[in-house]
Amino acid sequence: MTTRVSVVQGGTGMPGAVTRVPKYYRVKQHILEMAQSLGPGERVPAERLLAVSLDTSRTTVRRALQELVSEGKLDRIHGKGTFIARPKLYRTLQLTSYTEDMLAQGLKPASRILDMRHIKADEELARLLAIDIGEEVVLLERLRLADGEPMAIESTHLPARRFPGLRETLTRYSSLYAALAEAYGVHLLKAEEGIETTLANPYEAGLLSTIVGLPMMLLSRHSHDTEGRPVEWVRSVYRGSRYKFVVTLLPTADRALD
Amino acid sequence: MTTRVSVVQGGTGMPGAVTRVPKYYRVKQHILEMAQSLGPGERVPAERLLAVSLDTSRTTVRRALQELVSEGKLDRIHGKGTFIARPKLYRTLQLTSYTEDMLAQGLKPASRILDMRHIKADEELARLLAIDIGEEVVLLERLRLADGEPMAIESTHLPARRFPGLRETLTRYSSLYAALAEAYGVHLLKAEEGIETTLANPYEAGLLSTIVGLPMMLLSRHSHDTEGRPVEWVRSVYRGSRYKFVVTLLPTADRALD
DNA sequence: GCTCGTCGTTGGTCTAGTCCAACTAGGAAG
DNA sequence: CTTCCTAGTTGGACTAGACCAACGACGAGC
Repeated sequence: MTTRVSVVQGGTGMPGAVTRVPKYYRVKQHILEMAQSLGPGERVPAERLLAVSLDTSRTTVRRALQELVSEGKLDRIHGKGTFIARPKLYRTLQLTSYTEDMLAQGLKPASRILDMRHIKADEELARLLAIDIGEEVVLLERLRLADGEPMAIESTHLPARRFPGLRETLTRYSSLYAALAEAYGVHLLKAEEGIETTLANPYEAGLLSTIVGLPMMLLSRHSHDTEGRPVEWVRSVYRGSRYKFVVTLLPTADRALD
Repeated sequence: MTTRVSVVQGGTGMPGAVTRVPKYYRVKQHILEMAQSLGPGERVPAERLLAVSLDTSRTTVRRALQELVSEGKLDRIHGKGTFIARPKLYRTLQLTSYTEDMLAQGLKPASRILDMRHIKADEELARLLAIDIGEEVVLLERLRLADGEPMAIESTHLPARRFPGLRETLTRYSSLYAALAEAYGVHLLKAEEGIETTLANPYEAGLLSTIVGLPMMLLSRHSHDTEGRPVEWVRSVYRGSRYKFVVTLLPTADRALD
């Protein structure tokens, strides 16, 4: 009987699992312990201090801190210090709008339109939106915020021909989905959503007040209306360390389960 | 070296948030370009070579490579070299089996039981499985493989009292869900699945043949039977760089959940 | 009292090197 | 011919230190 294979000492239970535990990892555990007696927003010692007190180099301390930041356990602010992070937010995977989702959690949602312009559909986009290559597509790029904090960058692609005057229309509605429904009579029925990991590039890092190379959640949503026609294709980048996605699963009718 | 020309080049800027592009990022882009002319499995130059040819330090090259590995674009093998990675796999988020999912992609699925033992429910586990604190829980730890490659570690927790002799029973069925259904008459109806990012710890890295600190997809599934009773709580760690999860969303909002 | 520049602290990037560890190929020993 | 050791190559961890860049507080000057 093994004791709970907690992270500390590589697993004993199985063959092949013997990874040598690097020093920065022990440093990480140490900082994590230290962090547990602190509350969100409280500060952990400076890198140079940690390096001395843990008898290691600053590089090693930084690597440990880097991972803790990646895991959403710490936040760093250049020039200020390193702080205990707040717990993750939840985002339910349903065909609901960002706005609804945030309100359901008691957070104040906000969006900032970064850019809204027309582009020509390339091959992939044409296929996704069921239009011709070269046809006009509305690209709506929005920064999503929760309680003022930047959370995600959302790039929505819609076929321009189907939604004339979208720019002006949008200003009159609280959300894009509301505008689609009320101004154009388009109701979303089904969407396929892909979820994968990626790393923040400099552009995204700048907008989301995070650092280049931080793990991000990349969501791509392909929505269809009640007639089965594709309505939008959305590519969203969420701060991985701040989000947890939740989905409710039901069995497929025709199959038994594993 | 030249004096650092720190002309104010966007310092005061408004939104837009111009993040200075670090050197390792340019190195990364450079390697990425180079990689595009290569196919999966082909090798990229060695770190020391890249450092010289890109006129930088090995540390900087390694940082660039590290990110590319994290993004699933490269694979590194200690002692051998760095190679172009294969494209991501897909995993449909439905109440379907891992086995089915892999077969649907033409991959040969396999599982290896890493460990199966009884543990005592702590507070959280007791709550999740609707049992008393301290009650026995079966912990089944499995390694999931696709075409022989380790893909995920799955830790399944089930209430022991409800499934007596599970260990022996399991050997007679091809899968856990089959055993639950046929030997115990328990059918799964609904599950809630959470998805978030995490980083590989040494234990996981060892089992999944990857490296400590790589971004991982952490899935936690909470399944209920047809009577609404919790049946299992599963914590799965997938190699983030190798997976993309897909879920179909319907506007059917709520289904009584607890 | 207010504004603004300076400076100390903190995190961010980068270097140049050391040593370790995993894989491979080639040669020596059987 | 096969087996095993060894040496070279490659990635992995770590160090010590340089300099840059953001933030905040303090003090000089208006």
